[in-house]
Amino acid sequence: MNGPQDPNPNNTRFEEMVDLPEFQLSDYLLLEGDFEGDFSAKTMANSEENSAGSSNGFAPPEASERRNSNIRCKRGKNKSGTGMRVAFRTKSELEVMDDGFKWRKYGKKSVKNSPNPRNYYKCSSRGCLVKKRVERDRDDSSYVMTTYEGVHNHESPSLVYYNYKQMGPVVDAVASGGWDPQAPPSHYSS
DNA sequence: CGTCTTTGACCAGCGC
DNA sequence: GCGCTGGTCAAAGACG
Repeated sequence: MNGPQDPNPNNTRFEEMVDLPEFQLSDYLLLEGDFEGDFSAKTMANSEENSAGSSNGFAPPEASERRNSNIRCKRGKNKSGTGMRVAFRTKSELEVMDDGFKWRKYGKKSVKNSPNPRNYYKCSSRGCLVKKRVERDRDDSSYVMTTYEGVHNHESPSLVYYNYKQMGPVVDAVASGGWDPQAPPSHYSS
């Protein structure tokens, strides 16, 4: 956002969380095209396909073209085909995982058949219309379901700096387009 | 002062 | 057509 510093110094970073003993990435689901509203699409939990299939599998959804009046789509009615969605199911005590982007909460809703409310976030970067939904698993509240919709049209404000500190070569990869900042880090897959 | 969260109201799609 | 439900808006307040 404003220079090379962690915008959320008090929060646990997503990259760091995967190393925490209480954090466990349970499922990674890649949802393409029409998405019928539950998480039964493509489950690639703990599979080798995960890293291979997700690293560059995010089709840019023309986010800049989408306006609020056009994204009132419901339950998979994403006719435009721009609604690339990715859902993570993670075991974590924290509901909000810092994935390097800044999110602004714009809604909270209790959903049917679930005792836990669903939180709605938008990317707070100007012009970026990526959204995410966060809710606790109704069957096991120790799991958090995080659904991303759309692809960022900008790089993570903090991930580059973080990678610079932790994984220097990645910065070069980002600069050359050889690494997709929207894709989950490869270590999510194992 | 700017940004963010909270929260109730509103809107639109879907099933009956 | 109606009611239910999920998703979004927007005003108000909190916070740094």
